[in-house]
Amino acid sequence: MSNPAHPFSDLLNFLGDTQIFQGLPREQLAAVAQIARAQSYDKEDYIFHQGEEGSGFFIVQSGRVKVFQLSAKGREQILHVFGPGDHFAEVPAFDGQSFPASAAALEKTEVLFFPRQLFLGLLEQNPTLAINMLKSFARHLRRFSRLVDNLSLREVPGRLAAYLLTLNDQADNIGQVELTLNKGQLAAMLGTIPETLSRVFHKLSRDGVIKIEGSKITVLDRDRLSQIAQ
Amino acid sequence: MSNPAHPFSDLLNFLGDTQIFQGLPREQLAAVAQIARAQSYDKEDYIFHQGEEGSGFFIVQSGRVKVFQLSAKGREQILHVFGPGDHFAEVPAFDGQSFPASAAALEKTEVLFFPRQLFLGLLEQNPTLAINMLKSFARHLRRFSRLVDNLSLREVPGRLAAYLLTLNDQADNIGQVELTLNKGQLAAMLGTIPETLSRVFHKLSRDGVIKIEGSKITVLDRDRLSQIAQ
DNA sequence: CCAAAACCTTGACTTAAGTCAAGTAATAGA
DNA sequence: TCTATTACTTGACTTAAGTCAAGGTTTTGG
Repeated sequence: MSNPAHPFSDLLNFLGDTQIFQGLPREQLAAVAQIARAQSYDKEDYIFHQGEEGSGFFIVQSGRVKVFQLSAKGREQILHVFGPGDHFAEVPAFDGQSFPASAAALEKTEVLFFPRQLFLGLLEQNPTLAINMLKSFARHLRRFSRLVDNLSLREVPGRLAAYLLTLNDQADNIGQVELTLNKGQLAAMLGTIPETLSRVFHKLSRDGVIKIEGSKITVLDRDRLSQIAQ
Repeated sequence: MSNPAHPFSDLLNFLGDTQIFQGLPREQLAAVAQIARAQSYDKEDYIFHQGEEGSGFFIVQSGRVKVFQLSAKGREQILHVFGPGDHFAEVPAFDGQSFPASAAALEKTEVLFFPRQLFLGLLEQNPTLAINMLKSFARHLRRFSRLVDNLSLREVPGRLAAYLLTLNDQADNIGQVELTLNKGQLAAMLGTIPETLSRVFHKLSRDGVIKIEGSKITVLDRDRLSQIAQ
């Protein structure tokens, strides 16, 4: 796919395929690409901390990034995990206020950083970009709405069941699901702790609803899983 | 303020002052106003139900609207309360998918309804409107982020303390806060139930942190309240 | 290939907050 | 003004889920 002889052209192609920059004319893309700053992070590295001033936004080139909040006692709530092609931290880039959450690399990760001023300039000139941003914000708002529903109105078994069903719907392999987060991170995603998640997994397995083989989960009884998810 | 002899002109002035339509040229405002459909709701009336197809968005003219979700067992989580000049349900209007939550009038309420197609048309023509929408979405995303933090990482006393501090910061009267929701609805706002909220209020009062006189709360010890809110 | 580290599970216990029920206070409609 | 409804509080109890601690399992780096 990628041609090491034409790194700039590769970058243009990559940017042209991202949610946020798709549909932009090629000369605009080139302007964008000129200003992008490549940054590299190791597993666990912070990309930014909650409360810091937002100076720009990011696109994931490779690897994965979690955006999360910490409680006073150190418990973690993951808001979302971003992968290649995804962009994050557009809200602080847009409104100039501080980051409402922190971001860290889940594995070795490369991101492109776009400074706020460039971004705001592009936004003014480019209606396509504004529409792409609106789409992105709308997606995030729906995700948040689901997250609030899960956290406030469902119990942990319901959250896990819903999560497995969603994964299963995205997967090709019917009834088979591969967890892409370790169980500690999955717990942080579902608003609980590893011990509780472990017990819930055990119960679902004992009741014959799922089969667990490491990070591979087989859905044995989709109806009951749906019922648990409500 | 309002002149009954010029209702259309009043409507234009009203729309020109809303977050979403501010900065629009007057002829565009007039086009918007032509298409707005006034709707009236009594206290408790549903404006829309979660899951219904979103056919447009709303601006509150008078009264208040809660947007909320219900659990399987009927527990309620309020996502936000909207007042005069606020708009809501723009996400479904924008993406054409279903409402992720329900909306109901908290009191006698008048809203303006704007059908989806008009709205999308305006959005294409009008960069100002797109920017206003982005600002609005950004505000919502920050609110959601705080809500998730509260629900997942704080206990009920912390949520109430944070709520009272926020109200207090908005109020002119230092140390005095007037609750604008009854305690059942406040509980639904804070992700709990009336019984629990009642106990937490009692404890804060007993410990000398606040004084409660009906819906009027006096903050006696701001430091301790901040500490409880973290 | 081995040892150390990280990850995951399990048990015993605690706790925050929900449920159910009864009673009191406040409000509003007739 | 009185009564009926709604709102709020309180107590006793239950439960979901968190804490702490120990042990087992898997992964990883030397």
